[in-house]
Amino acid sequence: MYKIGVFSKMNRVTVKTLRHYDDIGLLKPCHVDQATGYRYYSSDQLLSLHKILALKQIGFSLSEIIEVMDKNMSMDRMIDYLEGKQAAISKTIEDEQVKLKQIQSYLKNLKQEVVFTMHNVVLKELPEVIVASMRKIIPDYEAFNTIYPEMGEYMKQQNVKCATPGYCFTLYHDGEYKESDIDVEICESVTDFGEDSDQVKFKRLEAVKMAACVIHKGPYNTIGLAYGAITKWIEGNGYEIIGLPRESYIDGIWNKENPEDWLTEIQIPIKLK
Amino acid sequence: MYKIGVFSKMNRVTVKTLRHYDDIGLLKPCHVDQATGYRYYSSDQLLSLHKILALKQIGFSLSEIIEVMDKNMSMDRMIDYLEGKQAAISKTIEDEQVKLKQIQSYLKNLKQEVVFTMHNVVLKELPEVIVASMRKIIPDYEAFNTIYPEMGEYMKQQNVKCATPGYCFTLYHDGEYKESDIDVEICESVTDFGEDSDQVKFKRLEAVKMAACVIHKGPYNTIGLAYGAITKWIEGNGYEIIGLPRESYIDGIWNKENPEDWLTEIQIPIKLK
DNA sequence: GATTGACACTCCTGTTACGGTAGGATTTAG
DNA sequence: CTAAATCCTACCGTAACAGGAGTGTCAATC
Repeated sequence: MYKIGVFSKMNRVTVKTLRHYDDIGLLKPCHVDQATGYRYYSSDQLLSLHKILALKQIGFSLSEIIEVMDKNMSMDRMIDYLEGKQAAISKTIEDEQVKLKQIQSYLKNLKQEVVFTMHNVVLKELPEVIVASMRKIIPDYEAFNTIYPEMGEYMKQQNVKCATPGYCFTLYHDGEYKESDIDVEICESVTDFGEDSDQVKFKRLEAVKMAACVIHKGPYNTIGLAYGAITKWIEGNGYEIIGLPRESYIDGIWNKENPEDWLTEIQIPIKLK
Repeated sequence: MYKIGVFSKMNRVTVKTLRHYDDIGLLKPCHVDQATGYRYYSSDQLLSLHKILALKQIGFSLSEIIEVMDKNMSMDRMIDYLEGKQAAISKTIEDEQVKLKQIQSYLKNLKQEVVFTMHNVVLKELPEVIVASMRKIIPDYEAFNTIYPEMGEYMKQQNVKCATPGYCFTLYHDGEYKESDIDVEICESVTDFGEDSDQVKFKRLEAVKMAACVIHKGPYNTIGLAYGAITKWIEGNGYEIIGLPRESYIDGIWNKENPEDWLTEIQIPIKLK
C-alpha cells in the first residue's frame, strides 16, 4: 500500500493526475482512509495504470479508456475501437500535411516578396443555391453595365426575391482569359424558382464541397492579381480545379463610389489531387 | 452594414463564432447600436475575417492571430512565426505517425490472439538516480537469493538510505539470454553516495529520455513472455535499443507469498531509428 | 396599430485533461 | 515538540466555441 506521492513517482505521473483519475472513476485507490481521506494504492494497480497510460499514448480519451477498462471488453470490440482510432489518426495526419503545404506555400510567397496580406486563400464549402441565370457572349467587360440592369428588370417583372445575404456572381465559361467575346453566365441567388424566359433561366446549383476563395479589393482591372494568386496557391498545395470559377460581387459601383473600396470574391471549386 | 446573421452567412461562419471574436477583441463589429446592442458589420470586414480564417486553417491559435493582426507585423516576424508553426506541425505529424505504428502493432498482436491485457508497452522517461551497485557473474538465477541479502547487509553497515519509492533493479550485461554464468549488476537507488567497497560501488546513472516499459505479473520463470512482447514491440514500432534493460522489482518474495502476485517492470532504453 | 415569426441580445453551463493555488489537516523527521 | 513534507478538498483557469434559457428587437403582415 502506497500513499499517492510514492505511487505517483513509481509510474511518473503526477499526483494531480491520480486524483483526477479517482474523481472521474478511472482508477480508484484500493483504499481510502475514512478519517483523513488519504488515498492508498496497491502495487497491483500499477498494472491498471500501465494500461491506462498505454491507451492514452495511442490517443484514447479518458472516457474511452473508462469504457475499455470497465467492461471486460471483447476482443472484437477492442479491434473495432483500435481501428476507429487508426482511421482518426490517419485523418489528422492528412489534415496536418495539408496545413503544412499551405504554410509552405505562404512562406514561398512571402520570401518572393509577394505582399502577404493581399490574398489569403481560404477553403470553404459553398451551399446549394437556386439562381436566376443569364448566359451570354459579351463583346467586352463594359457590357456588364448593360446586362446586369437587364436581368434586374426581368426579375422585378417576375417578382422573384433575392436571397439574403445577396449572392451575385459571374461564371466564366471560357477556359481561359479573354478580352473580347467572353462567354459569361451571370447568376443571382433567389429564394424560389420563377418562370424561365428566353434570356433568364432558373436553376439549382449543387453545393460545392470545397472551394478555394480569395477576396479582391479594388477595381476590376487589377483582379488578375487575385486570380494569379489563387491559381498558384491551388497548384502549390496539390489541389486541382474541378469547376467553373465564380466571381462574387460584394461591393461595387452600386454602393461604393470609390473603386478602391470595391470587393469581389473569387471562388474556385477544387479537390485534392 | 450587415447584421450579424447575414454577415455570418457571407463567410460561412457561425454567429456564435463572430460573437466570440468580438468578445476576445479579434474582430469587433464596425458599429454597435448603443440602445439594442445589435452588432453591425461592414463588407470591409470580410477582408479581416478572411485573413483570420486563413490563419486559423494553417493552425494559428486565436491569440496568435490577434497578435499577427494587431501590429502590422513585419514580414520577418511573420516568417519566423510561420516557420515556427511549420516545425510544430511537422512534430505533430511525427507524433501521430508514432501513435499509428503503435496501434498497428497492437492490432497485429490482437489478431494473432496474443492476450491484449498482458503486456501494455508504455513509453516513459527514467530519471537520474544514484545507485549502490554490485556487479557479479552468477552461476544461475537462484544466486539472486544470496547476493541481494549481501548487498542489503553492506548498505546497512554504510548507513545509506534507499530512495522512496524504492527502485531496485538488475542490469543484464550479457547481450543475450543465458541460463548460467550470467553477468548481472544489481542496483538499488539511494539518496546519497556512500563509500565504495570491493563489492559495492556507488554511482550516478544518467536519466534515460525514453524507455519502453512493460509490467510482468507472476513468477520469474514466465518473464520471458514479457521480454518477448517488449522487444517485438520495439522493433515493430521502429525503435532501437540503446541501453541495458533494467528489471525492476516491485513485488516479490519479500512482501508477497504467492508468486502469482509478484510484479516486475522491464525497462529498456530506446530511441527512434 | 397590433401581432407574429425571425432574429438579436446577454448570461450560464459544458467540453478535455488536468495545473495552479489557497487554506487547512496529517504524517514524518529531527 | 516543532518544522517540513505530504496530504486533503475546493475553486479557478485553459481553447474555441456550442447549446440553451430568458428576454428584447425588427420587418412584414393583418
